[in-house]
Amino acid sequence: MRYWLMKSEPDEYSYDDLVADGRTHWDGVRNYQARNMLRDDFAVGDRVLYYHSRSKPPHVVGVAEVVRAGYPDPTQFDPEEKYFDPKATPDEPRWYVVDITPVGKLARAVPLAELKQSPALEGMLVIKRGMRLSVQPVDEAHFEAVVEMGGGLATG
DNA sequence: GCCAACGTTGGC
DNA sequence: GCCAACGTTGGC
Repeated sequence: MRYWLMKSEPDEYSYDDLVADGRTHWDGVRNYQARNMLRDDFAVGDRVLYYHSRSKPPHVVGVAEVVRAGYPDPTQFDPEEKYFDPKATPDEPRWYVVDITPVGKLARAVPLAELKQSPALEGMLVIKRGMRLSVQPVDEAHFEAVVEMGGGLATG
C-alpha cells in the first residue's frame, strides 16, 4: 500500500464536501508529474492525507482512501468544462483522475507550521519551500506520524 | 492581496 | 532547443 498527500482549496472542495459526497473523482489535475502518479502509481486501497491549501492556516484535515485507480479525466474531453483540453482525445487522453472516499477526519487538524516543526517529518515534501505539486507521495512513517499528531481519526 | 517559486508556452 | 514571457500555485 502506498501513501499520498492531496491538496485541495477548501473553498473549492473541502474534506467536508468529500464526506457529503461519499466519494469523488479527483479531477482537474493539470500537471504532468502529478498526472504520472495518478495514472501509474495510485492503487485501490492506498491512503491519502487530505490537505487544505490556501486556508488560514493550511492544514491536514483528514484521511481518504483510493477506491478506483487512475483512468482518463472525463473533464478534459468536454468543451463546456473548465478543465477542457483541446489536445486530448479519448484515444490519447492526457489527464487522469482517481476516485477517493473519506476514511476519517483527524481529531485535530494539523497545521503546516506544525508539520514543519516536527523532527519526525524531516524530508516530507509538503513542508518544502516552493513545493507546488498538488499530489505528492508520502512515506508510511510520515503518514503515521501526521495521523498521530492529529490525535488519530475522529470517531462518530 | 502580494509575490516567490515554478511549470508551460512560443518566438526565434 | 534555448530562454523570456507568462500564468498559476499557494504560503504569508
